[in-house]
Amino acid sequence: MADQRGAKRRRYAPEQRVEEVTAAAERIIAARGIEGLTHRAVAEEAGVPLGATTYHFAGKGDLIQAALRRSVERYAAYLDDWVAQRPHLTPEQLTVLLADSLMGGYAASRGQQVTEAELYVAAMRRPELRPLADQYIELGVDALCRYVDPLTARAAVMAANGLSLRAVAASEPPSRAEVEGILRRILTPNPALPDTLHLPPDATEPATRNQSRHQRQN
Amino acid sequence: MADQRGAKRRRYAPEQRVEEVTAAAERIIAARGIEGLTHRAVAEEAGVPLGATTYHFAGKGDLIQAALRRSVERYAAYLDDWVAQRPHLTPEQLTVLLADSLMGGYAASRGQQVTEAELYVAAMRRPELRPLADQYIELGVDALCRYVDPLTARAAVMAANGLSLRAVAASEPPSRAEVEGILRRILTPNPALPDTLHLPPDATEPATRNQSRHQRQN
Amino acid sequence: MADQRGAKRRRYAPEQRVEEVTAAAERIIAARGIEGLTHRAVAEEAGVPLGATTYHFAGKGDLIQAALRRSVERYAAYLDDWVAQRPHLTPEQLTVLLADSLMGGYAASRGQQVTEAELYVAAMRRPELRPLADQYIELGVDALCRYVDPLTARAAVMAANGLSLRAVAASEPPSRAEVEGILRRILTPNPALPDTLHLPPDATEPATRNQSRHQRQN
Amino acid sequence: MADQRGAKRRRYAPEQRVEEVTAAAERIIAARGIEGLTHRAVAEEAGVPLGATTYHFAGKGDLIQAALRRSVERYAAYLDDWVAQRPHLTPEQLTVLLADSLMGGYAASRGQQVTEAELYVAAMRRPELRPLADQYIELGVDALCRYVDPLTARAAVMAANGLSLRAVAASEPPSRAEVEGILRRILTPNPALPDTLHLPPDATEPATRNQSRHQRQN
DNA sequence: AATGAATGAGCATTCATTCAT
DNA sequence: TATGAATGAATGCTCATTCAT
Repeated sequence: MADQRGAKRRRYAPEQRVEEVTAAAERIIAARGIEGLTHRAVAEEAGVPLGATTYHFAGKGDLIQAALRRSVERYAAYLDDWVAQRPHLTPEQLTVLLADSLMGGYAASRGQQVTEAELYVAAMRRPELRPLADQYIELGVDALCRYVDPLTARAAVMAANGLSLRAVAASEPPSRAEVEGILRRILTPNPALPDTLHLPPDATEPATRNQSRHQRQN
Repeated sequence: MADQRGAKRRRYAPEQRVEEVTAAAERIIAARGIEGLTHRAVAEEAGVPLGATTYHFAGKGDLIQAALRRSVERYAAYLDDWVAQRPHLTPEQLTVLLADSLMGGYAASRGQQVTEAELYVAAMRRPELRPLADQYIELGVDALCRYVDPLTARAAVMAANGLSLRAVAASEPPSRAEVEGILRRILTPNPALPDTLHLPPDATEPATRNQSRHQRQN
Repeated sequence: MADQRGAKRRRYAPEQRVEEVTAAAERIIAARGIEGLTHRAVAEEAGVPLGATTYHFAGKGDLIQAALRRSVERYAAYLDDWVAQRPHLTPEQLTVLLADSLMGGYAASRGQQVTEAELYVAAMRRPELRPLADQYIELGVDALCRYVDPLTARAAVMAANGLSLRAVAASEPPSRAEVEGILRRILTPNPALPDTLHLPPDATEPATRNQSRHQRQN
Repeated sequence: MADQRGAKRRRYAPEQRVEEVTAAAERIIAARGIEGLTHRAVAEEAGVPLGATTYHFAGKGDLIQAALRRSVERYAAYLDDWVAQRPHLTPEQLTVLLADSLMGGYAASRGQQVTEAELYVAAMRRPELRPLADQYIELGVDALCRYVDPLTARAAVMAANGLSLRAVAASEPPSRAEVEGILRRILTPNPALPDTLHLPPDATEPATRNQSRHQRQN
């Protein structure tokens, strides 16, 4: 124990500590769910003393909120990057790439999808998490609006959420063919429908209108 | 005391007891989530002795499973009825009625949507619940397949799931106009896409294919 | 541990269990104060598992209340007995015996005096304990009213309370001579004062008037 | 940051800091009891950094002691003033004024009575507080000795302590009529008792005899 | 078969105290 | 000298589960 002093004494980097704990909480949520998030589990995962998890956060709720916000922020950064690298996409290209992204998630970033699902369910009981849920949805819509009309974007995001949920909750994830089929069905322009007036302008997320994307909400 | 035995016994057939407890567990999940489901809460809600909740169910997991299965079964009955009363619907009619059903849920049967969301998230950690999640999805698809092609049905169900989740998790539920718009965007036949071979026949839910709808799984 | 089974399995004597725990809580309060009363300390003192202290009492407050009520009840029984054995006493005899009783308490039943003091201070923050404090006072007054007029009785009880407090809180307990002197000063009839109308009849403890001595209050 | 040092330093003379903290601790004890006294609560109440409460006092016990000593000192000053303004009082006048003072306390300076009670109970477990308890008692006796013989003074102080305790701990404070009646019963000279040699001279508080009133004891 | 008393591991949280800065 | 970040033991309490009755 004496030889660990050097490691233990790495004190006085408060923001780093908070960051470590938040990241650990995020991993715990992805791995065991909010139900499995305990101060002890977070402390162990982060490699910090138990007290560190209660000292830096007022309560368990704050810890959950911080972890989920981190997740939203990473998702925002991921989408920004994704969109920036694909400035122009036809609906068919978008279909294929989106399906690929969703399918990739089934294996690689399952944690992201799990965390998103946990967020939605947690937000049902914890109103303070609802703005984060709003952001998760709005981020996806904003991204898709770069390629398709707003209504189609919303339809695609809702379906992508449903697919994501199914991917993590069902006995087997949907096949690539199904995902692609569903997304193509939604994203392909429909000549039978008018392009405009899809949505009344005030029908889109009034609750989060006055919040910038990464704004702290506490 | 001994002479009261006769009165105390046989008050309930065992199956009725199980039914009461299961129903109480379902209500608890809708009201407080799986997180809030405890043996004591269920016993109190059901008006049965504490022991009844542990005697008839092997553990908390079984109780959760039974409650969620009951929810699936009620959903199945609801859909059967809904479909039976509406033998023929145009896509536009389906759009309006489906939107109405979803919107009604935001107020009236919020419990159903909440329970469904709880099921999906619980199924992430409890593999034994996944067949129930499968069923929830498949029930919706089967119902919509009466009116539209299978791919469109799947697309609509995925979007409806996303909308449902948003309804219970977001700061504000989606407006009727938005819900209708999204569903119309998906359900309206798209002349630009072929009607047939939307999906390869083997891509649909292989995991639950050999399970009848109401089959017990334990 | 295996050989303790016999002892451990002495289950299903619920009232005895409650009694054991209550008695242990009383001893803890006398020995370490309410501040030192913890579920773990009580469990250890009673020789019962930790869960027994939280199972039989809704919360720490209830445990404290039960312990202090027990103390009041024992005090009531002690006074009943004391009075029954001394049907007639002159003021001088009462002075001597009361002083003896108080002095004896300084050594023998210090716990009683300590507990009484704990009760008074706890009642300042916990209104549910105030009826117990009322009873403690009223019991003493009722007992002394057998020998002297009500006002003298109240004066003597107030002074006895002060002496008792001093006995447990001061550097040194008051001497027997002082205690006797003070009590004699109060108990000896004062020819300069009228015997009657000492108190308006409604001025005496209206809060506890309608409570019998041992009544449960919860 | 370095250049702000000059501004930050010397904001307070150390003694003023100690004074602020002590005063805050006193207020906390009156408001929440010793049980509710924590370093953080005191620091917040005093408007000083948390470290100030641990830097200037060796431990929580010292902080409590300092706060209670402050209370004793204020009580001493109050009594000095009270006595100085009332050089001569008949027993009847003393009765009325003392009753008034006690009754006033039930509403106005309840904090004083609460603090005194906290002190007595704390002194049971913390021997270092006993001299303070001694002083509290002795101050009252000394004051009353200006007007009545020492034994009567002691009797009245003991009764006043009992009344004070009852005022803060019982369901209802004693009525003014009762307080006056009790004090009159005690303070009125009793022709049936000799005036002198009420107490042997060595029976009075030997433990604190050699301590001046305001002496530091640490 | 049915009950609920009993258990103890585990939980979130508080807090006096330490000590690097 | 003065601060407040950091620690971890300890607290009240919950609860799934066991099992004597």
